[in-house]
Amino acid sequence: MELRQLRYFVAVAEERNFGLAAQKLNVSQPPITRQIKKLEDEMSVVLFKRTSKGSELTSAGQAFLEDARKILNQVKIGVERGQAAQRGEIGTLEIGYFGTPSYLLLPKILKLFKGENPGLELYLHRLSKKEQMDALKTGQIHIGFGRYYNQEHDLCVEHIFNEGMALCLPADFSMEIDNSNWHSVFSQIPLILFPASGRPNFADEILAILKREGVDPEVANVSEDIRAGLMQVAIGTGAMIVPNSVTEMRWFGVRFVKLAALSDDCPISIIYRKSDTSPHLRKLIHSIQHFQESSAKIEI
Amino acid sequence: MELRQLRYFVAVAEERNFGLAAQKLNVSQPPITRQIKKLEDEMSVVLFKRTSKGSELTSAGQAFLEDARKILNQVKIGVERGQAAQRGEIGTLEIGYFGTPSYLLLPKILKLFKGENPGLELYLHRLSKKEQMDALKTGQIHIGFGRYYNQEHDLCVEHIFNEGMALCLPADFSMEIDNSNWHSVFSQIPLILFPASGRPNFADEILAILKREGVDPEVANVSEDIRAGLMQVAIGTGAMIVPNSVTEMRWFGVRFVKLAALSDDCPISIIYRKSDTSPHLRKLIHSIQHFQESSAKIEI
DNA sequence: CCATGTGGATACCGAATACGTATTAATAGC
DNA sequence: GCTATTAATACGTATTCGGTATCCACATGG
Repeated sequence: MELRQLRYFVAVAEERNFGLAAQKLNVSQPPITRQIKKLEDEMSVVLFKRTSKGSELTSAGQAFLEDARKILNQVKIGVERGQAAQRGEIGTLEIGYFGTPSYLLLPKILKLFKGENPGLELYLHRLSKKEQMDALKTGQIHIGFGRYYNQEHDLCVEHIFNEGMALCLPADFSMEIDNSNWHSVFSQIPLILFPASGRPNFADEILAILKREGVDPEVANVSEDIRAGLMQVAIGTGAMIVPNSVTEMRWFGVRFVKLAALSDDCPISIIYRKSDTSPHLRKLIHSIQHFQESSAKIEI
Repeated sequence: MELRQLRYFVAVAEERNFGLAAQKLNVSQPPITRQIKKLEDEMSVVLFKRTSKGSELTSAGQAFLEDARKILNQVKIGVERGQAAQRGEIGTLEIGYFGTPSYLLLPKILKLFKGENPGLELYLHRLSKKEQMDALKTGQIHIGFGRYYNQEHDLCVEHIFNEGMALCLPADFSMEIDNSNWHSVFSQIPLILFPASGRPNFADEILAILKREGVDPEVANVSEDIRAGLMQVAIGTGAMIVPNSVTEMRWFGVRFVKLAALSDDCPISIIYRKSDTSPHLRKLIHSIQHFQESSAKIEI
């Protein structure tokens, strides 16, 4: 069966006349006869009752007419949807995220992006760095948000933001902190690191920074994730250094002190396939870059 | 666009490889290339991203794939529906009805028929005889139920049932009636006829019967329809002779006396187009004939 | 660096299919 | 019976399709 036959069929059904249908379709009458016949043969269904003054649909023809119209309409819709998708107006974006960027930055970026592209559906997947990279390779996600990605073939890691850091202390830790004496807290309280896995990671970064600053803290605990770490802080196990976005939220039993000295040390990256030419992904990346510029001086 | 192109497109999308898709479709690889290219040109959409190790869908291709699958599936559904309709298993029947046959006979017949043909949808239209005939000619209905149709070109009137008749008297009309003395009521109470229009009609039939029986009643009223007539009876204006099926229902203020002498005088007919070869109609007519035989002795 | 392999595109040819013109067949109305 | 209308058929031509062979691009491995 071919669409040509359906087009002819619908035309004849509408005109109830082979010749008039042929005129409407700008062909001669015999092709109509032949294509309809072919369609009937292939379906093993008689679609028209031919009479001397026209042709009318059989009940089978009436039933099939609905489907034929549906099919032709679906073709039109499909073409339009394909074109809209090509222009990047509709479609889906699968987004992987992990860790603290999802606390503030990702919602901000995606809210902006969604507003600019209402036809796009965004799906979010909480995936570890490793899972993100696998999902990228199999095409399950288009982009990942996180930190400290390893380089890999065909995957492009783009550093999109430098976040500041904050000291996170037990609420009842009374010492006054300023940007000159923040190192000294670690002589009084041990350090809690996170996360425990997926190296290189934020924990390595913190240790590197402290080493650079000449601090050699006692490590009380390496927590699985930031929530576990914050709970350790809350119960007084130690202190943490966290990305600023964490301070935007309310956490029981902890207080934050933003560190001007570390206002630019916490990288946030995106990762995507170099070979992915999807306009949706490109739009999102472009939107992220725009966001970067417009909020370069905004405290995160 | 042709369905061939959609079939090729779906195959390539599934295999993510032109050559493998060709194998699956039992054709060589070049035709795939050409048809896909044609499809892309016609849609002005790039459907695949060709790489050195296969081809993958663009986002536009992904969007269109859904539609292409829908279309091909709809084709399959359409063929099946067409075949089922040809076998008379599915479809619609538009039925015109008028007057008293709809009180009992029509529901009985249609209940039976619907039970035998659950896939058929039955639509009922209350139409006068004239309206039924017009609707038959324009194809709006397939069959009409009623009485006293006029013959007309291409319309076939089939007499399917002879109903008995009953005398309908005011509830407080105390005279004892039996089948020997029923004529005599019209010397005590006038006759009410119905309907007023659409001749020849039931009123003409009643007058003919009474004339045959040698009765010359006073006609008190010619009511538009049976309900109006029954109300006249209830308020005591006169008496009626009605088809037996009317007696099956409860009517305020009237009583019925079935007349054995007129147990076969009230014809019920169907009307349909001679040239209508729809299997649904044929099935219904067949079902009616069957109903006729099986209930030949059943009191209606 | 070249050899090799894979996947898709192109060129060309023969076959299948579609269309157009002319004609025929069937039927209804006069 | 004649005519008009409508669908079907016959046949020649044009288009389209698919097959074979080949080419091109690119990645991989020595």
